[in-house]
Amino acid sequence: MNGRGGGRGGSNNGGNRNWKDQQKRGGSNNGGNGAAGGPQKRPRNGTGNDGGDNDDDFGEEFLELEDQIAAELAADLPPEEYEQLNASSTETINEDTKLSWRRPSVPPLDVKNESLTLQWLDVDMTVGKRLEKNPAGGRVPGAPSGLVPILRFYGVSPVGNSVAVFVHGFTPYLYASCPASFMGSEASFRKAMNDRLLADRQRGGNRGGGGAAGTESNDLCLGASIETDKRSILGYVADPNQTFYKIYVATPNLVPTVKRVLEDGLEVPGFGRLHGVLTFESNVPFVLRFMIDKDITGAGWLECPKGTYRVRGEREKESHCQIEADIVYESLEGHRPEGQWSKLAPLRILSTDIECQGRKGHFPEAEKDPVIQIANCLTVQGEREPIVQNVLTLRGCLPIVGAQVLTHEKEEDLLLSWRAFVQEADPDILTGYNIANFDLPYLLRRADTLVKRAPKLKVFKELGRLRRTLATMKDTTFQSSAYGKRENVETTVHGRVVFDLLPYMFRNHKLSSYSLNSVSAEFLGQQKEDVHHSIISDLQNGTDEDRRRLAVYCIKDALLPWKLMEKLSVLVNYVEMARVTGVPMAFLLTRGQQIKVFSMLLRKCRQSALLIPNLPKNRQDEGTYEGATVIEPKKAFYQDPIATLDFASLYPSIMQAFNLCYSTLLSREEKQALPPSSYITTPSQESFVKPSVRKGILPLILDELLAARKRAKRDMAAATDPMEKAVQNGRQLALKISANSVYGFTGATVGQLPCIPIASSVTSYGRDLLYQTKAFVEEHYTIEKGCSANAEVVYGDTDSVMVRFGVPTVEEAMPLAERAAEEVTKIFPPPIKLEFEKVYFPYLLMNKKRYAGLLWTRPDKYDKLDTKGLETVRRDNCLLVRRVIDTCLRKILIDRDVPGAIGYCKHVIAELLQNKMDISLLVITKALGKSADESGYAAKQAHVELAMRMKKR
DNA sequence: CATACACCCTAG
DNA sequence: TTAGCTAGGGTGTATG
Repeated sequence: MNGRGGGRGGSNNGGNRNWKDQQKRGGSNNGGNGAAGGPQKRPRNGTGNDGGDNDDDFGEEFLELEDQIAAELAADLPPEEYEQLNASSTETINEDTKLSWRRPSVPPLDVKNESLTLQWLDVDMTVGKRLEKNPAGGRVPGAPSGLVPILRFYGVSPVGNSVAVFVHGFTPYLYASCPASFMGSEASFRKAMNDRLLADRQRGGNRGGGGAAGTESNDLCLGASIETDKRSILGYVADPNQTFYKIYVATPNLVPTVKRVLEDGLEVPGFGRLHGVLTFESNVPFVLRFMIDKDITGAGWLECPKGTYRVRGEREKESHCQIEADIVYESLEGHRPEGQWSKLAPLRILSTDIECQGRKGHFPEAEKDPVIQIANCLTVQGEREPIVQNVLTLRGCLPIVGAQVLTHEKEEDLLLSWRAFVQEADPDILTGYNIANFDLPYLLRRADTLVKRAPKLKVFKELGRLRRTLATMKDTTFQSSAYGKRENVETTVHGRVVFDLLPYMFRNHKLSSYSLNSVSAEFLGQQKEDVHHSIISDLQNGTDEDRRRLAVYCIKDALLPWKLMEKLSVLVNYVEMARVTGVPMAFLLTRGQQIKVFSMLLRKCRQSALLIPNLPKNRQDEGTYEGATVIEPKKAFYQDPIATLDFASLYPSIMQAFNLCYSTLLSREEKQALPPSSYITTPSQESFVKPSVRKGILPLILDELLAARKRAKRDMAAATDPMEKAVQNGRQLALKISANSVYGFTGATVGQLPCIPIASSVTSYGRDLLYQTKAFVEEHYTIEKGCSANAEVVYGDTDSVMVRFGVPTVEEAMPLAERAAEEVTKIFPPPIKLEFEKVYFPYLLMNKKRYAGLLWTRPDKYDKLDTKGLETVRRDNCLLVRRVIDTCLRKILIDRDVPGAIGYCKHVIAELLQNKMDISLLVITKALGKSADESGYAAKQAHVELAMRMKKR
């Protein structure tokens, strides 16, 4: 009997706050809020509240209500009532059905002689009572009293059992500069800091009250040591003599408090007053801190070695996982993702889609409109077909081939059936299309609405792996230059990764439409079942046959996201990205590019005893710097071959070649003290020491990334198993992207560790290399030197030059370009490399960043028509414009019929100008399948567009 | 009607 | 609290 062990929930459920919740709500709003506590008012401080918070208060109040409901249900529901509700919530489903959803049963585990291994995907943190006994023997580190942080890793064993590992005893810490005169101040410092933290907690009001009132600790600053073997990564300093405090605190939320205290000022009796002290690594998420220190990567394999862990019995389990274990952090081991540990566990993926019965002309509202169907597609990573496909319906529904149909008369039973399904199927990943912003929040809100009349729904929101813990949601705004401003609902389902495919598509593919329909058409060549949303209500109110039609549609919508994931190797690629960069997989979904580089940097620094400063945000460093160069284009229609020479990974190779790094950067004063032969000066007049003096961390990271990429590409080529091939491809892709984002990290002025001298040096070298390349080619490929014509660089952008060698055929251009690339490579330091990849023939160069041409990689046949920057590749042009321009380009480049293209344009314009507008509209409307409105706009735009173009000719 | 500027989206 | 970078074409709108 699985997952039904009565008893009470875990002993420390009462006052606990989930880590993700803490980050969301309390966070670090100016004060050390208590580690644990009941619902708390969200701070409304006027400062720094620039994030578009100017709408009404509804969202805010709603969230507070959310908090209260969550707290009430998670903590205050009497255990007996909870157990009773929990048990009765699945009784509408028969045992055989449940069995068909379930994970494989757990083989016997001999904890003394067998290790416990899992591939983990999700992690969170809680605070709870200190573990009493270390299963491995020895002590349990951490605060002697009060609440301590506990990390919970969730994953899957090699045979497919779900596992939760509770990791105890890891203590948060940070570093801070320690003046030389404070040597020997450890004990005094610790006491002063501890007193200050206690006073702070007092002053902040007894917010940590709640269930934890009696367990509050007086040990907040647990220890301080002085370390002399470390250096700041920022700047090369020949004679460092740097000393640092390493400060341990009881809970992670004290780290920012300590930082603030050190900045504001702290009297250390017997030594003096500290103030304006710079802290180091005080901005590292606690979970990441742990992973880095234990050398654990995201989505990797963990091992609890034999004899070091304890498996919890059914009655003491806090989760629904099949296996739940306790271990002290020192015993836990992370495996490098190599050999057998590069494989993927049989992870379970649940793709879900819901249908709601909205009122005509209204978007469904959870407060009013019922959920009528929930379709599910459950798959196991590595298997070709889903293991379960089902649909849960409200009211009757005819059978569907290949899918279970479970019908319900009451909506609350439908919801509870789904909850039972989720708990039995126990997926590691929840996916779907827009589930994070629509389906999941809708279900949660719907349950909140219905719970008043159907109290048994009190347990519905327990969809995660923690008992008596409800899924939560929160509105977030994520803003970045890369992704724009995006408003999101962040849904937390404890222990499962919510992997919504819509944001994935937004982030990874530039498309003109992101509807599931067009995305499926694009990547799967497959359309949705077409049921217009306006008829959903009618179908629901119709016959069993009507509802069947709706269900088929619903199932398809659950199936397609999974098919997309498979087709695009989404999971494999994300797992590899998590492994390469070392961040938890959820970070890849909810955070930006910076955290990945930051993670790699922290890891490498640890090996080199370097510390990363947490610099004050308000430094008015010159925010902007000069970027790449674009060679003035010689605009023309070239009817002879134009060869393209590209630098391979230009910016990473510059950083490697010139040893550009935080740790090699010389200040003006340091430079005076060094012989000129020991450093270089970049074209932007910054100086960096040579690798012989000190090898930079960033170049080191890049060396390793690119070496690993070579291996991955080799392994990919050698692999026979398609899964293995996909893994290696995902890895080489991840490695390439990671290498390319290092430069961006240094130039990110609002980031963890911006360094404009590095970024501007990189671009200045880039500009130099490009100009040198142009000069070399134009100097060495001349009639004077035996060529048939003088070579001419007609265009170039950032890392490429377009060369006209003056030969008439692609076949003749290729060896010349090949040779030129080799010769240019020789004039630059390794690993900078110029490559020849393609020839354009013919080539239409319209302007900077706007050109088109037939692309050749072999002499016998062109590969495709390649277009850059023109209307055809821009998503802000209507389809008609794109189509007309595309036709023109084809006429010009493929047919080489310029008069024909002009004639065609004239024809289109004439049609639009003369009173045939309505006829054109009709034709266009039909051709595009769009509304007349849109086509009208299209026609207008096309008219203007083409008229302009004709004027230019 | 010229100019400046915000905005969008792309190149790399 | 959190967010890779700059260069640059083209459109639309405000302003004198």
